[in-house]
Amino acid sequence: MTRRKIQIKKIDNTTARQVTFSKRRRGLFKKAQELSTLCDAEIALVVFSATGKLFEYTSSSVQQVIERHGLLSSNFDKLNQPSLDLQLESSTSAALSKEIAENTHELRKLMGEELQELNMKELQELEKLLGSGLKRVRDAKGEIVLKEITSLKWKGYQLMQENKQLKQMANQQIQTLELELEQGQSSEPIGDFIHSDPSQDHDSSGTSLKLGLAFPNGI
Amino acid sequence: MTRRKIQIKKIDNTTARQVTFSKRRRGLFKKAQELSTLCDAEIALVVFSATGKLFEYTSSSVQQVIERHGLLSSNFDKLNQPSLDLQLESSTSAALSKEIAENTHELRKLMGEELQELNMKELQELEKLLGSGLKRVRDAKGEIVLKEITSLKWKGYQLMQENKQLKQMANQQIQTLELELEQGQSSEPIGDFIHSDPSQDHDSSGTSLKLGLAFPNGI
DNA sequence: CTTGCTATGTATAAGGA
DNA sequence: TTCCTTATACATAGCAA
Repeated sequence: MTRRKIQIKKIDNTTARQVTFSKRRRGLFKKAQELSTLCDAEIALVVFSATGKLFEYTSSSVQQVIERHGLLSSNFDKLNQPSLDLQLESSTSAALSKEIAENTHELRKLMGEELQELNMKELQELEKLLGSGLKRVRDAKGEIVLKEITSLKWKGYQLMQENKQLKQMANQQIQTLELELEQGQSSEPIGDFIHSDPSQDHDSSGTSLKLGLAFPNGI
Repeated sequence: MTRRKIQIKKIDNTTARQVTFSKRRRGLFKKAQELSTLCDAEIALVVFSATGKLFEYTSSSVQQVIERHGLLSSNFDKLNQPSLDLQLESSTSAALSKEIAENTHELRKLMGEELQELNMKELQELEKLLGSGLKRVRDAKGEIVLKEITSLKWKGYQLMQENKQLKQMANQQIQTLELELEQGQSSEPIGDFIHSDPSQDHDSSGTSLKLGLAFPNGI
């Protein structure tokens, strides 16, 4: 602003908020572009207005940046690749079991390392900066803490993704094997099968419930 | 700039370019944060330095913005869509699928809420405390930042646990079904069957996909 | 909803420590 | 190097059409 200083909190007045959004968004995009040009940086900027409208700027291509982002952020690919292979050529439960075991091991190892790595390092860095003064602290806050938190959020996102993948994979495996089962046994109508055999259902849902609750121990 | 106006083109001097990158990046991130707060916008900003270093800021959660933007999810969908097709309609896995779907949905909801809640609130609290002095800042650092980070770590751990459970469940299910298969009959070729009926999937997979990734377009 | 217009608040290029 | 200071360029809040 100019006529007076504003505090950074949500603007109440709807019209004013929209105007500000428009102006600042433009400014932000311009800055992004300048940074990209001046310093040869690759930038991806995505903005959603409160009403859900999308604006984006990318120095090169979104895809490119996102790809690099995905790669650097972790082995998202590693986690998914094996699963894909499995899905494509499975029916072989042995392979699936083995793959899942390996997958789990890798995931746990990765998480362990990353959580440890985060540890106090960044906090110490922050403390060091604190000595220089309040202004710098504010900057450090924006950078260090946000970076760290973002990193964790990102990891959470990845875990969620793998989670979904696993769930879908489970569905598919079951489905596939069931189809095998059905075909092998007899060509009965699926619908009848469903209603004729509730016991299996029972079994499945029991397992499913278990996941929600079982936390044998803390970290 | 200030001492003189600069033209927007790549800065030749390496040192100057790095300094400018640092400064402007900070400025850009700050602006992004302000825009997000002032106008209630969702923002994702990813910057790579010329040397490949990654910096990122997101107003809420990476996951939300990325999903809405439909970037990362696209690959995922492609991978899973075909395989998911043939199911959910049939037999015993219906209940399991439903259970998994609910489970996933709850998880996502929970994560979303918590990540949002974390957002800038704690950081603002930290900034407020900073005004009181360095000592208090140090205390605040130990409390607030740690609390936040611990919270995220905990969520990551929970996701890991659920992941693990899912994997175990997958194994169990497969083993169970395999057992049944063996008992019931010898294995028949299933490939043809699987690929022979894509139409039904469409309908059924809708349920399954929906819970995970399907964001075909921006709003 | 958009502009356009200042008066001011901010960001930052240079330079200094 | 990295941090701080300063002089200026730039961005933009509040209004007015």
